[in-house]
Amino acid sequence: MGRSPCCEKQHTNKGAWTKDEDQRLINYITLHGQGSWRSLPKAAGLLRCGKSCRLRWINYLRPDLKRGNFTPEEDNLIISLHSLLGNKWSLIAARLPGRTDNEIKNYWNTHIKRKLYSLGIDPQTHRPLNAAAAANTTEITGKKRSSGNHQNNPKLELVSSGEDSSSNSSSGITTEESADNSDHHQQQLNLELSIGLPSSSDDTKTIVVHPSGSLKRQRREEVQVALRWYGNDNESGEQVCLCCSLGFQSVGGNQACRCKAMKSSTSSSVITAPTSTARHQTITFTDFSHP
DNA sequence: AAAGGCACCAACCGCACGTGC
DNA sequence: TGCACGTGCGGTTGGTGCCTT
Repeated sequence: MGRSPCCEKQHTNKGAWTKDEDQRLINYITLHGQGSWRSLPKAAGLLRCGKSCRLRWINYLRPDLKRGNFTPEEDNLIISLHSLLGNKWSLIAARLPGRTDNEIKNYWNTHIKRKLYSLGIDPQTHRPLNAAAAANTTEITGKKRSSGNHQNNPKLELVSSGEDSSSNSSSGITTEESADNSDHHQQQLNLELSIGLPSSSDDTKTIVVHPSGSLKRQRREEVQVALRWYGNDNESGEQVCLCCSLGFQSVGGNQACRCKAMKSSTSSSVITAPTSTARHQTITFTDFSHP
């Protein structure tokens, strides 16, 4: 088709932003708000591409950005969400207030990815890197893990040093320690995304998750995915709320998980943990951050 | 002290999607 | 219905600073 460039490249600056450019952008957005990125540079007196302005604002200048290192809780949440959503950094970022998709993406590529590799976990599939490793874990097979397997499965440093490991209970990724505990007390989750066709009955639309993990972007009010569950028997038939498991309930402070309200309804947000036989269940995530 | 390697992260690029005409 | 435009997203690149030799 051939689209016009987003800006006249020969008249735009590139590279690192100067303090003066930052200030101009901040001043303009403070006065006029976000939006109209294409026309913003000219209006703000910036020799920048509109896209560049948008990136600069979103990733660096926005006042609500959280600075500093990622906390262990954020680590766990990122890993959990990535196991569910894949490289959908914007969706992941939406669950981490004050963090940007770019920041999370960089953090994933530079820290978490390496950490998972060092633990013998494929960061894309969240499964053991080789079959031998798989055989030694209960993540997929549900068999009890060998207690002498620490060499191949070093302790996952997903909880902060010195912290109570129970703080990791909301993560889909387990530590060695918590894995041992979970043999008896917890259900280990290993979520594999597969095809979930939208069943939109009203104006709600869905994100369609393909086997490859790719994800067609549509409206994000609801995400319908089919989950294949692996894990230990859940003899109690305990109900598991994925929203709570992934920490969704704490996002934004006042965005409470509505699972309790849903339990009495027919909502599929609350699902019953399956038996050891892998099976598909379709659930719906409601994005509470987008009223 | 200097050079090379590495890690980190801001920024860029190309493409996909939503929307208005 | 199709096109053009604006915006957002994810992958990648390049600059900078730190570390190692």
